[in-house]
Amino acid sequence: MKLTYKEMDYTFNEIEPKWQEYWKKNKTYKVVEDKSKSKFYVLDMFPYPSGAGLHVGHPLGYIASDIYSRYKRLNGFNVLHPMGYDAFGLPAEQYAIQTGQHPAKTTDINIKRYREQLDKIGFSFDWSREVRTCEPQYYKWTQWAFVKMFNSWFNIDAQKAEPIEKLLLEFEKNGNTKVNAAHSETTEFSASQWNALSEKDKEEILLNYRLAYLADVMVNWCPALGTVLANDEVKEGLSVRGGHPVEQRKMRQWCLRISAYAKRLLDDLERLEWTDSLKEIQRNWIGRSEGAEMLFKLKDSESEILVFTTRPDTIYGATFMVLAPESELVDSLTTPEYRSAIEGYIADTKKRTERERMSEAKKVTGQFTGSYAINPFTNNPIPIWISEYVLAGYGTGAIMAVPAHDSRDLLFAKTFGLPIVQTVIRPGETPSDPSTWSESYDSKEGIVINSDIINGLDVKSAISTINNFVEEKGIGKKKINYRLRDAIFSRQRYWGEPFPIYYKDGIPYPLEDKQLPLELPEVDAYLPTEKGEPPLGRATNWQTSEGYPYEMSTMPGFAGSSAYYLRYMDPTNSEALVSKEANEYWENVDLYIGGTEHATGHLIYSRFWNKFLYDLGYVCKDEPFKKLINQGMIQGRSNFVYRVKGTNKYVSLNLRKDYDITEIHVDVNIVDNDILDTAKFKTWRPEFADAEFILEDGKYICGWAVEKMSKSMWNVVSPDDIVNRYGADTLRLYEMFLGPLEQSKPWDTNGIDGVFKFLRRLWRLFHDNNNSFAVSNEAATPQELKTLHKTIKKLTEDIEKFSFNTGVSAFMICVNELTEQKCNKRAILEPLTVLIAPYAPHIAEELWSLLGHSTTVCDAQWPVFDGKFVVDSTFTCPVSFNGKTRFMIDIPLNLPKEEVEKMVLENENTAKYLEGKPLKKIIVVPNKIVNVVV
RNA sequence: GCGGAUAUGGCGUAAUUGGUAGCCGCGCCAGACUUAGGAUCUGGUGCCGUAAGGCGUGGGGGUUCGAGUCCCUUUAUCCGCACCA
Repeated sequence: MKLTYKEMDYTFNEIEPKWQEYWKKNKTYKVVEDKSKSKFYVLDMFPYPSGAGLHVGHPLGYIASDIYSRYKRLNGFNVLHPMGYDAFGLPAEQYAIQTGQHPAKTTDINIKRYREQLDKIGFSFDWSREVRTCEPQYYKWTQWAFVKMFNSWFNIDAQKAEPIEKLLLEFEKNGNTKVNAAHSETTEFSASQWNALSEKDKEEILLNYRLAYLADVMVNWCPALGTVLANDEVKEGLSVRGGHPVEQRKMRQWCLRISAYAKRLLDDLERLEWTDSLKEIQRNWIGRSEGAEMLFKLKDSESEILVFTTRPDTIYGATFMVLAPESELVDSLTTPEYRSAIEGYIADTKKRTERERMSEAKKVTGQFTGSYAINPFTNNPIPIWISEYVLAGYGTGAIMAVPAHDSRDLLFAKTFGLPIVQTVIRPGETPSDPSTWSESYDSKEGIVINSDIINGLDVKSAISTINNFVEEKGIGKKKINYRLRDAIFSRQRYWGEPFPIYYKDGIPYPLEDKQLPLELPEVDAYLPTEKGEPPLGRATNWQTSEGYPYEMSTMPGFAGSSAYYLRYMDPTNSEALVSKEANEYWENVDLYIGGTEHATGHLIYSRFWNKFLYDLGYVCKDEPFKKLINQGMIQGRSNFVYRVKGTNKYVSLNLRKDYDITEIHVDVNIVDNDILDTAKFKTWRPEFADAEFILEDGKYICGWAVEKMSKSMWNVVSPDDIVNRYGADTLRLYEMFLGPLEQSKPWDTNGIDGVFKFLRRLWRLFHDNNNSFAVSNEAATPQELKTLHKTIKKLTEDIEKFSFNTGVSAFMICVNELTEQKCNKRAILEPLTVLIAPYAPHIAEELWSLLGHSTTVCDAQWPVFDGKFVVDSTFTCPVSFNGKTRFMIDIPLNLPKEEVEKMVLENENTAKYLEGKPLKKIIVVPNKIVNVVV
């Protein structure tokens, strides 16, 4: 659709820039703490400013949150709706490596472009609160929080973080034997042992307790990127960014003891208004499993092996034991005759990457160590094996294998000919020979057999009986394990937050608060040094004034985004991350909208970060995001042309069957409603200049497919193009009209004309045939009032439940009805203008000012629904026979059932559908339906 | 393999939560205005059928006076996790 200027009565291209300028000049969206009003905090996941700019998928969530923010403001709330940039990141650094340009420079350019694009869509962001994670005055507080974590430990009994000083006092008084602290592997020591240690040794031990700590950990090392990646930055053995191979390597890294918070992160999910699926993803990620740890004595030895099991009830069926190949016990367990076999097996597993292991997941491998443990209940010796299927990092790295009741154990037992003993049976069944089973019986339903002291019990009571028994005998205890692992927090990269850490005698010390921020130094190249140190190793004088070297790694991407929502509350405060006053006013985020791709990364890290700050009393709420909505992804909708093979002829979609053709992606920006602009096609690329077309009905119709929105598919649509062509209000309405917010959908401009037409019809309600503003002050008719109030009700409900697509449709119905009623009454159009303001703020401002207002429509009042305008005196009731609707009758509202029955039976149509058959029953649902059962 | 989500006209979708299936929009068909129309307006448009009528919410079964909605089962697609003991 192309309109000439003259024809256009609704001149969005004049209206929109005008009001954007007005908002800027009048600081319409600036918000300050105001205790006389209730607060509401609406947050979008801030974008990483990439060089490609925004495409139409990005604003989807922003539009939804903007509608909600504006709606809340119209309802009298003081709404915080900020925006900023997650500005540290790999692409800028990669670009810097290639071009030598400082990443700060390209980031700045990209941010400017993002801002222009965002401004054109008319968002109500308070830009005075903008944050950029790469700015020193912002990352000062990222570093500050890290220092706080360094200086804290986790008290398991209190389930909270506490200052490290408290732990020091405890060590001096009692050593580490009494305190219940989250820690890395460490040995026990008494108070006198502790007090005798050197400072260096004390610091080494303390690192095992700090929430931010240094440890030698197996990391995902990506040689191509020269850095370590977090688990969620690796997919199928390749880096998510760039797709480079990733290998396992042991390195000394900064870690965050997020595992200490596993219980709280899991339990507190209950209180959040997040979708069940998202909570489920987090639950899976945290991975709680309830079980018991049990000690198995070795045969012919004094040592013991600790195993973790979730099925202590099956202990009588434990016929062998399996250790992870990496387990430290393996060496001492291996008997001379098996040593070479064990060493061979371990060497094999080490050689294979995680990726290879995964692709051969079904293959069963293992090796006998030569040693035996004693099953503490049967007292039978059981062989100890090692196998890849036991993970060193989970539980104790050792399992008691119960082949009858665990599928992997069964497979293993069958492969290596180990004994299988059934100990659980389905109620009512008789035991069978488990060596003939094709599947193990893993279910937690059943009755225990072959198990001495627990025979005849159901699984649940058998578990607690065994647990009590082992605890009494001191050979085990109940234990809850979590899958969640500590976050590795070092990156061997330039473009990130420097650690506020220096080393004295090889021991890390944090900087004082007043020394923060520790600014990112200049370097001559953004690459590792010759010695293999991170890029910061190139900086001159990367040391304290006393000459102690600074840490050379930088923080990972999630560091800066873990507390940004707090900084928005008080973005320029130089004394604190956020002042107590600002934090107590804004509290936490009421509504958070963003993509589901952050389910296990950002959304876990920031919950952890926030809980930590809460423990130390810096913030007043222990969860950052009360309600969270995941907007669906916008996929691309690609278009194709069909080239007849060996020619430069292109055949239209429905004629292509008659030809031998090649499918070619065509730029969707030269296709309209699947019809190719053949002239533009010829100028698109040189090879198409003399293209010929085989048309159908005079048109070239393109094929289409839903694919990822990407440059190579030629299906990227920029919001700028839509804004230029139809205006921002049309873009906003259309993105909402596309379907439910949470649902993924392809971007398809085919329906956008309908939304644009709707805005023009709205405009015309306020104008006469000469496009002069013409609104009457006459009283509204009952019919007009009914239309209005129906719409008020529907829209209020829809916004409250984030059903923005049905909201747009309600507007269309309303404008259609008012157009039919030829309504131009102020009493109707003025409230309507307010209703539409959250969705289409520019046209609403224009109409609002035409209606004679001198203040912004943002400060109007949301219309109040009055039921008295929508009541009917009669109801058109559907009458159905055996559930099939046959005809309608008008009946007075709230007519007693008996009279409705009478009316139906007397109706001339009834006899026809009874067909002489006897009437069985008649069901009358008041004001809903009548069903006649024949 | 485990967990989660989705499935309705040619297309995007809607359905007061167990009560008229297909609202709104696109597209399509017909007409009006017009020098013209990719503008605007009017009417039509789930499928089969000339019609009467029949059939219809991925498939099969069930509960119910009544099922897109609830239960069982099955298929397909998408997403998350993946030897977690």
